[in-house]
Amino acid sequence: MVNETKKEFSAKKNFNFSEWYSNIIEKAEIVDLRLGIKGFITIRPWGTLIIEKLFDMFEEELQGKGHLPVIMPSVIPESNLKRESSHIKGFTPQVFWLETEKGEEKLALRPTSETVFTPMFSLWIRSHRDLPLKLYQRGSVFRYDTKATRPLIRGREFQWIECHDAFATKHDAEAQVQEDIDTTEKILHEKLGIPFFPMKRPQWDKFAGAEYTIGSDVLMPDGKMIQQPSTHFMGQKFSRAFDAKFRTKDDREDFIYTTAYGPAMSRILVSIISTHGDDFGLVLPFSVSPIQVVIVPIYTTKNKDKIMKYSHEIMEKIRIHGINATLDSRDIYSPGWKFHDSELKGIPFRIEIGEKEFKSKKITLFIRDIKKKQVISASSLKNISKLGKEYDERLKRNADSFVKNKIVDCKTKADIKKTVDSGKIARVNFCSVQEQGLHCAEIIEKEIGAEVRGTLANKNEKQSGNCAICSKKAEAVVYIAKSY
RNA sequence: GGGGAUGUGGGGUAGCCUGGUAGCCUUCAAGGUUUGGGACCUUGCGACCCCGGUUCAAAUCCGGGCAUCCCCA
Repeated sequence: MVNETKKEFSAKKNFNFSEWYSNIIEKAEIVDLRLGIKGFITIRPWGTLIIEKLFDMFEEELQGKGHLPVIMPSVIPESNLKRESSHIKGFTPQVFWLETEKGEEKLALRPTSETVFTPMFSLWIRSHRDLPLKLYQRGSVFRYDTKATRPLIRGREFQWIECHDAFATKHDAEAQVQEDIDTTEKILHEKLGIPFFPMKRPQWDKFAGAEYTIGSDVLMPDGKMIQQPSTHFMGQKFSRAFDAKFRTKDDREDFIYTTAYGPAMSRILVSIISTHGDDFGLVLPFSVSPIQVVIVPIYTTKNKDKIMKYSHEIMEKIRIHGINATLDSRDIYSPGWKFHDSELKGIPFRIEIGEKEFKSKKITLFIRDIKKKQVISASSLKNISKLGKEYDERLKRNADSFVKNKIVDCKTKADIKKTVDSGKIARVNFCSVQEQGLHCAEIIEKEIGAEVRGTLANKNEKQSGNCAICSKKAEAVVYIAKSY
């Protein structure tokens, strides 16, 4: 008999990524789309638990680097939003406005919070001794996106952390931008095994109100880039708009320098799913999986009590090492059902305990990413942390090898098209990443369907020759790819 | 921004062209037997996206809306 549940999740990741992705986020109980509000989704417990872990990771890292949490209003008065001209110009089309009573000022649901943080900075900061001031908040922001929305990838509401930092000098602020990139490296790449390219965006693609923006681009399995945490150097643009001044060491008055950093948890979840997942379901890194080890008891009506008791003991033995182990005691499901379920949900390790294991005092350990079972002695359970580290290393290595050799030097429009169509990234000599380069960028968008993502932020690459599009003298080496 | 497709019990679908009894698989509920890779039997509950139009009669035809998916820019 055809099992429909099985059939539903039959899309192949490397064959039809879109279908695979749409399928897996629902089947693995990450999201539920049925509420039917464009751009807004329900994130189910399994997805929410992962997102919570991501928040924890970031908050721990940020606090370790001197950030403190705050809770700011979810609404922004119209006059605040309009203070910085390029900011409001960029965000106006995507603001959700709230109805207010006559006579009260119009309010926007925050699309981002520079325009409430900066006025508070002006109140909190009087002297260079108050600096740096590094704050963050976790929460949702709202953007009335008119383009097609996609669950977790592009929504009208998304969950993120926004850091807003204030400094006494340009130098300090720019050091913060580098620190933000390091934070992304530490969490996204080192902990979650997701390689990224830090790209300094062209001027026409920077954050509205920033002097420059560095976005972390992650390559998806279908060859499209998705932007992960971005960090913005605002210079004194917002502080001038909000009159946020301080007294310098040498007794001058100056405007503070600000930066913003915004990792979106819901979007990072996309990269976890798409980077590590396979045709059997999710593959969650050990570091982020809400359940790290699931124990599946295998019993008959006769030995149930004995097996359950033994399974409990094993669970406790694992838990004392600080590992999140759970016993799947749901009686309504057969062991086979539980096996499939744990694989679909991406739980790194599964321990199977039945009569065999009870007698031999050994346990059967299933490892999700390589889909292999091994029999180990019950006493070696203390090594699970180590196995978890190795597991995460393996995920990272595989992800790294996926992006290896994906960058191709291109000299002509045809070269670029061929490269991006094959799911790779084109490295190109380009006329300019200032506004005057926009024309060539538009040609790339219209004729190739790809985007100039920017210049590599962590490497000073020397351009040579002429722009691949307009043949004027090249002023930058840019990376071009398809994108979400 | 442009184009295409779709919307039927909780999930997956048939029926739509050619208007007239909503079929199947699964889930769910109850009871029983089971439990080493999605267990089985019996009984039962549950649906035509919304608004309007045409018609004796609309899941089916027409118009509008909402939502979802895909492709292209």
